[in-house]
Amino acid sequence: MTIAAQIKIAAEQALKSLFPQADIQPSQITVNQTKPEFKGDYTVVLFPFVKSLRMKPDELGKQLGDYLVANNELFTSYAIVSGFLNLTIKDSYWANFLTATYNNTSFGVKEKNNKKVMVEYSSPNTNKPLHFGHMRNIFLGYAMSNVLKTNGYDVVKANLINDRGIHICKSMIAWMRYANGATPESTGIKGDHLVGDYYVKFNDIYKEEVAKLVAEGVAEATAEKEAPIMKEAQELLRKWEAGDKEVYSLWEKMNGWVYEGFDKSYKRLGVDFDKMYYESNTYLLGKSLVEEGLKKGVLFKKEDGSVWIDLTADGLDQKLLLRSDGTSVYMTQDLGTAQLKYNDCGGLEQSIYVIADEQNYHMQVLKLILQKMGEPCADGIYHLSYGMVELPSGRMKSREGTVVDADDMMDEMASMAKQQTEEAGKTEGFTQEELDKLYTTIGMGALKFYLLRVDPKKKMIFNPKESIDLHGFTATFIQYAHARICSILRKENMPLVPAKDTFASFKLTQDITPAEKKLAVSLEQYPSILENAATEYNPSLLCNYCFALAQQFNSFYDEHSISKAENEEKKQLRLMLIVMTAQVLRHAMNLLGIALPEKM
RNA sequence: GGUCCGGUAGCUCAGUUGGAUAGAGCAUCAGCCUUCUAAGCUGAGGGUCAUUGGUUCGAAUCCAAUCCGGAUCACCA
Repeated sequence: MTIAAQIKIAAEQALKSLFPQADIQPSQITVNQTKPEFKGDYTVVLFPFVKSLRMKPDELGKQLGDYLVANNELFTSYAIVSGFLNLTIKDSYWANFLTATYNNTSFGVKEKNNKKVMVEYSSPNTNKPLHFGHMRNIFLGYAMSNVLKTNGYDVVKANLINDRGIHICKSMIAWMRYANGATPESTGIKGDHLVGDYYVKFNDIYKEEVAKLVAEGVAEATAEKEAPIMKEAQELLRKWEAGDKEVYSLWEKMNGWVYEGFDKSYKRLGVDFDKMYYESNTYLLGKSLVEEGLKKGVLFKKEDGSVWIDLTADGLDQKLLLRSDGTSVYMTQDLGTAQLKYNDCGGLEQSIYVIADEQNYHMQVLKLILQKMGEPCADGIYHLSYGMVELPSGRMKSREGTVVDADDMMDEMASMAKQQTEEAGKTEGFTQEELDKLYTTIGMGALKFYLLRVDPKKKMIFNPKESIDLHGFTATFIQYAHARICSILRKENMPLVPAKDTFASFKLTQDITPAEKKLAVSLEQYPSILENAATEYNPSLLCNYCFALAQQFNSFYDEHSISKAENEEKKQLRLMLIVMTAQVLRHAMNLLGIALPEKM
């Protein structure tokens, strides 16, 4: 149990025993970390009880403080400052904590809870390469999957690939018209980029054709519908849906190129999936669900044959589920896919969708419809909604080529890491191979951290002209702290994870210094941070935590020598502290997909 | 117009069920490498927490209204 939870229980027990007549609710007891300007480690807020107990805060604090110090081994002393009871925890508590957990590589990891969770993330369209916005989605989904795993869940990482529809037909038609059979092999262009180039080409031609029609006196709206290349794309889609062999094989070929490209990108990004869904397989799903919904009376049919659900009572609108010609819409297939996912896994405790906030309404409706239909998959649906990544000029538009490409960005980050490492003169003692690996580690770390450190639901603006920083609140800062620790351990001939009995002779006889204690206190909080990250679906909590921990380490490092500590006891204590700091940093950052080098 | 989300230092962001004098990073300025990695540390300046009212011992946090920004409300995906 965390120290904060122990204090809460102790305070509750103390209040109940001091004031048996009073009605003390656990929810009234707040335990916070004591502000640095005051003496103490943890604070109990006294105000909630002064009224019912008819006591002044100071008087209550004195009784409670006396009781706690007398009856509980955790506390050595207390101080009351304007209504706050500041408790000081015994040094031996922190020492015991360290000796018990310094080499526990699964500190904070919960036991399996036998609950299955699916996390769907990435879910790209197959008409263009991945861009900066996708990376936010991908890192979030991957990190969230890991966070849930450490919290005991059995996690299935899923990717729903939007491989069909008008968008891919646009790339196909442009390729047919202008590519002269160009392939990734013949051009040396990565498959997803090649297909993306023709998507851009389509839009260029489309614009030209519309402009030409408008110049000929056609109304703009009509021109947009009548542009030959658009009509060809639509014709291609019809043929695809009719199962035209030629169209189908071109579609397979071009999608294949894209998948090869995606695979490379995913590998570089360091993410993977347990299950792939393809819309070409799922887009007809959901119709039977709609039939059922009609029978149950949850849905209704309009005169023209279209099927709807009325959500006006829930403050929403009417939503179409089947067109009047009986064909399905996006929502229809999503209903089916939700059910498919659930059945595939033999039931799901939660089904998490990592999707941008532009689809908040869609996801709300999806869940609501399934709930109204009484589908078992409904209640577990959770939309992990994140804000879009925008440029200073506004949203990225792949049609207009203003996107920041994922592959380019990764290259740039690595070269920035290279440049700054060389400038700092830190390349000595590395082979070229090690250096290249280091640049990747630093560059990818900075990129991932940059996208994960912000609360997911907030939109973020990325200015490509201002490069991503490698100083301050960054992965580099944390990596550096880790490398420093590793450097000390190397000099001490100590492995990163020392054996259980390494500090068997340790015995606490001296006071723990403030800098030492700060580290211990932060380390002790890791499990609860990990838990919060899961319950709040927010990996950025781990970024904040790791940065604060690294910061505390740096101050500690500046203030105290480890190798040349005042005496053997201090040396052992500090070694335990830094071993565990490195261990926790590695663990947390690994969940975010960020590696920490041992040397940099 | 309806619904949802956001508004905190010049910029980018924290702020855990309401708790102490609202915190980091970047940028600016001033210090710190004969000592375990200075990608670091210490310090300074910088705030009407969008506005107004309410709830109470106490509000950046909860409620209401208003202002600003964004998303969304298709027989599109």
